[in-house]
Amino acid sequence: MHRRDLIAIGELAARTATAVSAIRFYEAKGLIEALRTRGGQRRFLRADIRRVSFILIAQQLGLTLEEIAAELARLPAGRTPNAADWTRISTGLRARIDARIVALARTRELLDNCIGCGCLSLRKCGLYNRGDKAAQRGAGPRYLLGDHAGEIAEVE
Amino acid sequence: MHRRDLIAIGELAARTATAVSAIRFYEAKGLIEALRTRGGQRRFLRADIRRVSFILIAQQLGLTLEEIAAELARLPAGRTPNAADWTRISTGLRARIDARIVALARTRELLDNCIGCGCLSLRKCGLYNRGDKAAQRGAGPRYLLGDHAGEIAEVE
DNA sequence: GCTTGATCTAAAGCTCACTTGAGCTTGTAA
DNA sequence: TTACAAGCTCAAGTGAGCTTTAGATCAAGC
Repeated sequence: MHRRDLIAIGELAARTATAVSAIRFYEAKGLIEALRTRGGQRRFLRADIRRVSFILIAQQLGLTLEEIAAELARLPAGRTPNAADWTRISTGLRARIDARIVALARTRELLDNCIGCGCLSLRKCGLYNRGDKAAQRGAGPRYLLGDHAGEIAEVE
Repeated sequence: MHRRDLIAIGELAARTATAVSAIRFYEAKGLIEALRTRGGQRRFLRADIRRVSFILIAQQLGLTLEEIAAELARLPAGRTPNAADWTRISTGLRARIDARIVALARTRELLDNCIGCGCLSLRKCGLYNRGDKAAQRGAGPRYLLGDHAGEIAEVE
């Protein structure tokens, strides 16, 4: 592992189109690790570009940083992850995407029915009973749709 | 419009599986309006169940409350929206869903390629150039993917 | 050696979407 | 008529995910 293989935080940020502050934040949260120069500056492995990329994709799929950290923890400690390692955890993302698409298709179908009747509120359509947690990811503690099975919106 | 047609905030909340505080919050943000009893309590129209339902669905699709307010503003003022009115703005949601599905399918395809090569970072795959803004909705000001066309993550 | 841009830390700030709490008032069922 | 659940307001708090600020240090080219 030579100095040549190490990149500065600015470069990692540029390569992943992320803010430098975000990289530091991810490090603070334990999603990535950094070596340090004698002067105290962070130096990352090239492989960390891949790691940050994973973080970004997973975020788009609605995982929290905590969940992403848990996924990343499954990568081997002590050595640079290889293709097989990445394949393993990327497959989890693929499953997420599949689930998301299915949920959206279902919402679309239900909405189509509702466009027909104009009801949008649905004992009939059941548009809310989807339990689509990923889609619900936003800020703050929140009353989640799907956490209240049985309490279905309806219009009389 | 008789008293009988009006519902209390608790009922609106129950019918839409939302918290009472959330309903008040939406009112404060201008997404819904309430009449008041002489004593000052809110009374909603039954049609507001539909309105809140719309808010919830739109949120799942990644719209901010501000954007949702803009959509709702397209409903007729002064009269209860009819089926045609709802159809018009619901169609906008359908388009969003379609776009979202297409974007996800693309991500999945790209990820499949990457699972093959283990790269996950991709000049090759271009996984980041999707400009999938809806998926990026989270809290706070943020460095958005897709806002930096050209700055594509890559591994050498 | 000097300059200049990159990086450092720590703490505070910010947005979004709500929730919580305190203290008080309404409205309805018995 | 009275109990009491439900509602009211206003202010502050929450949590996720970062950004900003300030003041100091580092590293690399000339």
